Amino acid sequence: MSKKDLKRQQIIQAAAEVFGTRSFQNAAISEIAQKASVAEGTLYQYFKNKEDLFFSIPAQKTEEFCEEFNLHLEGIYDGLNKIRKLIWYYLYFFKMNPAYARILMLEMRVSKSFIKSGTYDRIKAFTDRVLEIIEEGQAEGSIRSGVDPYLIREVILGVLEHRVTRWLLKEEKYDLTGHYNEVCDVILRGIKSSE
Amino acid sequence: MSKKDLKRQQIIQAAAEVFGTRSFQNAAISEIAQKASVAEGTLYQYFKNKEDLFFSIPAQKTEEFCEEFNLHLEGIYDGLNKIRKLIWYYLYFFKMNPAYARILMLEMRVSKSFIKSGTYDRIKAFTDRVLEIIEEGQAEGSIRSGVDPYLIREVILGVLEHRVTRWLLKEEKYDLTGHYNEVCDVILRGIKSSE
DNA sequence: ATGATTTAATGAATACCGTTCAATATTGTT
DNA sequence: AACAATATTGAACGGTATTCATTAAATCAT
Repeated sequence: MSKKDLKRQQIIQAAAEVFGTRSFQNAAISEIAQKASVAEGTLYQYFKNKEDLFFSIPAQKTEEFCEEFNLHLEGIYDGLNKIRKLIWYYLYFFKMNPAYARILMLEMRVSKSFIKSGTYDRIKAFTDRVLEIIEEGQAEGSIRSGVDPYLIREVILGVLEHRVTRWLLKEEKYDLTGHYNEVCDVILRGIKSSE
Repeated sequence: MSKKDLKRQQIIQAAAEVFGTRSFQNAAISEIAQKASVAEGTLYQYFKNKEDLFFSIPAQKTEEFCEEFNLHLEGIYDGLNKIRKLIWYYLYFFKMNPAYARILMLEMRVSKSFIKSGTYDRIKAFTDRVLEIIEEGQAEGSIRSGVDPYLIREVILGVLEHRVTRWLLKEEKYDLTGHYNEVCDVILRGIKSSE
C-alpha cells in the first residue's frame, strides 16, 4: 500500500508540473500521464477524474502553509500582533509559492466543486484558526467586540485574496509583500478597539 | 451595418442564456448557435473564438452598472457617504443580477486574458471612478491622507469582491445586502480621518 | 433589370480531448 | 507451480471548438 501511495505521489507531482504552467482547461491528461510514465487509463484508478486530480495537488502545500503559520504564531500572545503576523505570512507564503498561488486563487477559490473536495477542508482549518485569533483578540479587548468576528475575518481575508489575485494577474511584476505596513495599518484601524 | 450589429446582439443574447446556466467549459458552441438560429461557423465571423464571445457578454451590463452608479451618486457631496453608497450599490447590483455576478466574479475576474478584453476597460472606468472618490475624500479631509489611495481602493473592492464571491459559492442562500451597516462600519473606520 | 462581384452563412470535416473498458500483465496466495 | 486477485494498458468512444471549401445573399455597375 506504500507502493500505491508512491505512484499516487508520482502522478500528483507530474500533474503539479503541468497544471503549474497551463490552465485547467489547457492542461492535457495525456501530457500528465506521459510525465508520470503511466498510461492515461491508470490515472483514473487513482483519481475520479481530471478535476479530482487537480484538486489533490494543493493538499500538501496547504498542509505546509498551515503548519508554518502556526509556527510563526508561536510566542506572539497579543491579538493584534497575531493579525499582523497573519497578514505578513499570508503575503510572504504566496510570494514564495507563485505556482500554488495561481492554482489556488485563480482556479480553485472560484469553483463550487472545490468546496466539496478534501483540500478545501484544510483551507477551512486555516480560516477556522483565523476566526479563533479574532475571537481571542475580542475577548482580551484588543480587537473591538460588537462586530461579528466572521465579518472581521471576511475583511482581512478579502483584502489579502484580492491583493494576491491582482498580483498574479499583473504577472507577479512587483513585490507582493510591499506596502505591508500600510495594509496592516488600514486593516488594524478598522478592527482594533478605540482607545 | 445595423443588420450586422443586430445579429451580433442576437448571438450575445443566446450566449448569455447558455453561459448563464452552464460554466464556460460546459457551455457548448453548438447550443449557442442553435439558440441564436445561426450555423456554428457563423459565430466565428462575429467573434474570434469561444472566449471572445464569452467576454463580450458582460459589456452592456457593465455599462448599465456604471451609469446607474453615477446616478446613485448624484446629490451626495460627502466623501464618506459616497463610499457608503458605493458599498451599498455594489452589493445591491450583484444581488439583483446573480447571473452576471457569477460570470464576472467566478469566471472573468480571474482570467488573464479578460484584462485584455474590451469589457475590462469598462470595469476599469468604474474602478477609476472609485479612485477619484477616494482622492476627493482625501482632499476634503474626510478620508485620511497619508495612505496610498490605491491601497484604500484595494481594501474596499477586496472586501466587496470577496463577499460577493462567497455568496455565489454558497449558492446565494442568504441576503447579500445583509450586514451592510457593519461592513460599512469596519471599512470606514479603517479609512476615515480620526477626529 | 441583369449580370458581375463582393460579402456573409453554412455545416461537414478536422484535430483533439477526457473517459471507459476489454484485454493483458503483474502480484499475491496456497 | 497453479490459480486468483489486482493493477496497467492503450485503443476506441463520444464529445468538443474551430476551419474551410462550398453555397447563398447582398451589393454594385452597366
